[in-house]
Amino acid sequence: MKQSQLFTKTRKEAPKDEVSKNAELLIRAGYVHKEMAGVYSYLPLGLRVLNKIENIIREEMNAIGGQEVSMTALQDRMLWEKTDRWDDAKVDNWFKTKLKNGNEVGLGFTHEEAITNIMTNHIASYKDLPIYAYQIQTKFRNETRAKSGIMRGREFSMKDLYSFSAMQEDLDVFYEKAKQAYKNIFERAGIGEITFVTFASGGVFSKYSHEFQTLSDAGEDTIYLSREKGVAVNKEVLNDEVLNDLGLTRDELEEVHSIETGNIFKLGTRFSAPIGLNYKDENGEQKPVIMGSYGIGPGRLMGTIVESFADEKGIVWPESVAPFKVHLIDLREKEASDTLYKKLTDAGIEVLYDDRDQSAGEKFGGSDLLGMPYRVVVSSKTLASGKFEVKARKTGEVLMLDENELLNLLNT
RNA sequence: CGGGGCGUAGUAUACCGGUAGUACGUCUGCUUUGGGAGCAGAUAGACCGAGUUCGAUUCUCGGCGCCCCGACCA
Repeated sequence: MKQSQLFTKTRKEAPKDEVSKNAELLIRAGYVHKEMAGVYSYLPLGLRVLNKIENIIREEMNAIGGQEVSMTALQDRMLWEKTDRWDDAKVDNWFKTKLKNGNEVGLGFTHEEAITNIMTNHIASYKDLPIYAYQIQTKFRNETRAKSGIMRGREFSMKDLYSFSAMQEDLDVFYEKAKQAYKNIFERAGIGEITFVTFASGGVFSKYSHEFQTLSDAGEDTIYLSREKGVAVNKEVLNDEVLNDLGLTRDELEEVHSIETGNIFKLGTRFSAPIGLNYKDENGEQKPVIMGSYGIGPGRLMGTIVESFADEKGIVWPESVAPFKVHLIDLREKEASDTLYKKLTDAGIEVLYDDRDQSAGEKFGGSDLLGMPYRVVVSSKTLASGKFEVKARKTGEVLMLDENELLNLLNT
């Protein structure tokens, strides 16, 4: 894409009241627009990142048998009363509104009720199970205090998968597959090395749930981590019994701050029982379906990536989620730049081409802020040498490559 | 929801009880071109409401909004 066509602009200064690094950089770079506290619009570059993250998630969910659906934001009060989650005393972050006829409806903050209700139309026998359904959809949560930029918003995108199994053992098997799929997602999104499976409170149907916690000073959570064993325990549940369960000692644990980027949870019959989602087993006996839920927030993941890798000059995207792989900078050699732009895009490489008539410093500063993995410069200097200058955003490493070498590097 | 801070051009800020100045941005023109360039000109602003006052952007009260700490995060 030619940058002259891109309507967003980069800014040198951050809004004064924006403290969180992810929001400051994403706003300065023009990836997002803040609509109000905790509510952000995604602009062209930001949407490209979000889509890439969502596609990674989508692929991993499909790989474990997930079937994609899209449920409504508007939720029926009656359904939520069945599970005792309508009352504000039980769930305090509902957004509620009224239909013209006065009936109350809510904006979904999660979709266990909705999906369970849908499944009552499709599950009758053990032969119908298992079913894994997921969506990537907008959630609404009336947070008393939105904070940390796009990390904790009132309206945000979320991938939520729900599993429906006949037996507890089936759930246990799938749960482990989902855990692995989540690991794959974080690995592919570039934060695998700093993301740890973390034991957290489980509720009535299982002793523990598992959170995926990404190390970050900006994190709201405190966890106790054993880097050696690759496990962590959320501070909320840390006690001697838990340590004993997990075969850990306090000495080997390190207290760190982290961002909860994902959460998987065994629900058991918490929702299927009150809503009446049952199946008939081999003996014709009616039993409630065993459920699990698996959540991950693409927007929060995007913010986490910014927090994790940004440096003093701006954002640094991992290749897998960068809006473009290459930022091509033309320094007054338009013809040669145009030619290279065409060759790169023809080779299937995603290129943001800064073809604007701006000063070199402005282009470089903007490029560092935007954070594409590779910056390629075309100038009289590079043309004289017969090569192109390639700079890796992450390492700062600069290479002078001819056209073939450049295509080889960028095609891998 | 408790506590604290703050609302002045698109952004960041300054001054002031007598209707607002600067920088960046944006627009025009010329010059410039390897780290957010220069000159000239232009554009654009006091969150909303009430009160005090001859006069309020400034003082008072209320509302709305934003940020931070805490609580909360099903």
